Amino acid sequence: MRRTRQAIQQALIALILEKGYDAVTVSDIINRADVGRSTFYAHFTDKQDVLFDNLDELAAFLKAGHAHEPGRLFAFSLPMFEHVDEQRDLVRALLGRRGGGVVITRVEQILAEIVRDELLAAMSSDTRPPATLDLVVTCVVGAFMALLVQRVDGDAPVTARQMDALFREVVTPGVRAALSQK
Amino acid sequence: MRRTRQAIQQALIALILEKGYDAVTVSDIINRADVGRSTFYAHFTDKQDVLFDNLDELAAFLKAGHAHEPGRLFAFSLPMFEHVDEQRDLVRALLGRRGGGVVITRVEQILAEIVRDELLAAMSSDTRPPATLDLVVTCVVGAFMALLVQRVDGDAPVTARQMDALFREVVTPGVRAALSQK
Amino acid sequence: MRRTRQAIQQALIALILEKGYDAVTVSDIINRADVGRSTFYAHFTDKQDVLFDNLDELAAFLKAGHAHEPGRLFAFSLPMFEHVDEQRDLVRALLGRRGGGVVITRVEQILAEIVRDELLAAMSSDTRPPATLDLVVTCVVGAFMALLVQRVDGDAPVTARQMDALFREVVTPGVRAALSQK
Amino acid sequence: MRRTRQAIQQALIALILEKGYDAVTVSDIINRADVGRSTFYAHFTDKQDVLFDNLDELAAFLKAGHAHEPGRLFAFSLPMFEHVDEQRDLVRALLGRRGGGVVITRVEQILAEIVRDELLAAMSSDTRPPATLDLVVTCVVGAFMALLVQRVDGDAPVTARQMDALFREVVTPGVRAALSQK
DNA sequence: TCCTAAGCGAGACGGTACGTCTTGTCTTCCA
DNA sequence: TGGAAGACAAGACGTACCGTCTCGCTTAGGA
Repeated sequence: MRRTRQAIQQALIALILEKGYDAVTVSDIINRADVGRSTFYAHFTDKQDVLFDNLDELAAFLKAGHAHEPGRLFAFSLPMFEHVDEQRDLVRALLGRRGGGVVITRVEQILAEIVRDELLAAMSSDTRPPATLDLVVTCVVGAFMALLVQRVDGDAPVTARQMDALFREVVTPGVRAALSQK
Repeated sequence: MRRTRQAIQQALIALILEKGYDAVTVSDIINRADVGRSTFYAHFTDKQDVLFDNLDELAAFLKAGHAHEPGRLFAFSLPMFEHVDEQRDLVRALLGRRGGGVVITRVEQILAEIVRDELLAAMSSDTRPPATLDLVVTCVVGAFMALLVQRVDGDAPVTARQMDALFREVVTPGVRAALSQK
Repeated sequence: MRRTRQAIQQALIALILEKGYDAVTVSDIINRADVGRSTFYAHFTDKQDVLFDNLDELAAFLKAGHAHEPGRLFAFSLPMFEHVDEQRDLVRALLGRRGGGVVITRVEQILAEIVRDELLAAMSSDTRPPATLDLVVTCVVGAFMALLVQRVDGDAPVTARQMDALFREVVTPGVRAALSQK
Repeated sequence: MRRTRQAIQQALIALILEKGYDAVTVSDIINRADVGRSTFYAHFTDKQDVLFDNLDELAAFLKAGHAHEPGRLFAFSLPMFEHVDEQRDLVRALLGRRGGGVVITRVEQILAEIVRDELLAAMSSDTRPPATLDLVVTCVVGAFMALLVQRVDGDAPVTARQMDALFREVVTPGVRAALSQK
């Protein structure tokens, strides 16, 4: 029964990597996983449901990873880049060009939360959060996700460390400026 | 004949705003536009094809808008924010949450080109483009698109000018640093 | 275990009366009888198998009922009509419009045997059975079953006695003629 | 469009003869008829619907055939027996053991109408129809259908003429008696 | 003025996927 | 260790769309 769920999830991952999320049909999954149609619908409501289930693992990783090192913003960045290198297939299936856009949105939400918390923590306590905080968060997450997707999809010309360094280099100064000025 | 194309395009826009891109069927469009099925396929290959046709107008606007004011990076930003305020419905249908993700990808490509050109132009001629230039571009476009989508979808808490200012404030310092340092 | 069989049978009867034979599923029966799926298949091979099991009771009644009163053909008729009045629900479930046609066929076989024996007994010993005997039997059984089904399904406008009388009145003369003439 | 309907109907007939009504699936039919699934459901609601459509031809034949020859009851009988000999395959598919029971019911209704009209016409005008007329009709139709089904399914030991003669011989005397007596 | 050709609506059609449902087997677990 | 519970593979069902196609109907424009 656990067996079945896993077989289905792995089948989906494999198929997404082969044909892209949209092109994968439930019948494809069923055949690949060697599972009856009703069994599929007994465990998942949808193709998308299978995807989201996979996502939970990723989500847990994200939440866990951000041990606040004070003074160092965006701690999640490096672990994240490294993670996608390890779990390349899974992550590419979920986030990549061939994956359904849906997952990206969810990951963005999760990241947005994390970033927001970091920024609030990083501000000196006497400064009150500016009205535009959420917009700054959006910027940061947007930039990060863009890098992440590119890394996952294309050939990765640089190491995870370098990518992290670049991300931080580009984003940090502006963010500090935007937050402190008010 | 021009009539027909327009009717179809407008029908799609309206329907996307009502039900979201994915939920719109070709039959919906046909009925709304009061057009025969074969007529539809005589003009467009696809639902997506109709979308992309609409997109060309947007693309033209983007390319046109970036009169390089030397010393001022990301000139496209303000016009773009203002544009989406004017053409709100159209842009929301194309880029927003309810729109198909496809358009976003295309717009990102267009923007990436523009940004890349700007950055190259902005660098002093004696510095050669760093290997990571494309990653910087990705960052910038990612941040910008994230803001844009948020503006289009949600309630816009700030004016287009403010949004432009914020974008430039957050992104510019880091970009300059990243480019000059090498 | 006897428990189980009975529960299943009663569940089937009840369900047939509610929804008609065809609409009843094995799952329905299982749920109603509060029995596991494998248990069901341990006792019966089929939905139809349950039906036939129930049928044996009826078959016994039929066989028993034909105390040959010499000179009086079709003795089974009156008891049968009376029986269906008493066991209306059960019989309707089995034979009626909502029941599966299968049972009718079996009952016809049983009746055919009985009728055949009666006719042979009724013929004077010096006449040998005509080749068409079986066709005559078919006629008689067909007419009787038609009446029975109508009684069971519809509103019964006449008493069991009257129905019996009519059946015998319509069928007997022709049968005697057909048998004696050869 | 007429083409399509016919192809479907013929496919069903052929398949019923091969595998029996119940075993035929809609997919079987559409494969055999070389027709799309949606096309099937555009024309018919059901497997059964196809059957009933075929039935209308038979119904027309039945209605047409009963040229009232006064004084000769049950004129439909001989033509009917002959018809099933000619159209053996079709009729067996519809009425026989392998056909769904549904058709039988409809044929019975049609025959019942015809028989009822004949009997009313045959009665001397001064006798009013007895209350039990419908029951007599039921008897006659039951007997006839029983013969018909047997002829269609099994090996036919006698000719159509003989079968007709037997039917009339068995049924007529009793019917006359039942009708005149009141 | 007529006639022909293009643009179109209507919608039939073959195909494919969906999510639901039922069946009969097979495994697992409890008494 | 034998039987109850229920997970499972198989596959049919009826629905929804898709993209292709064949019809006639307008409606111009050129002969």
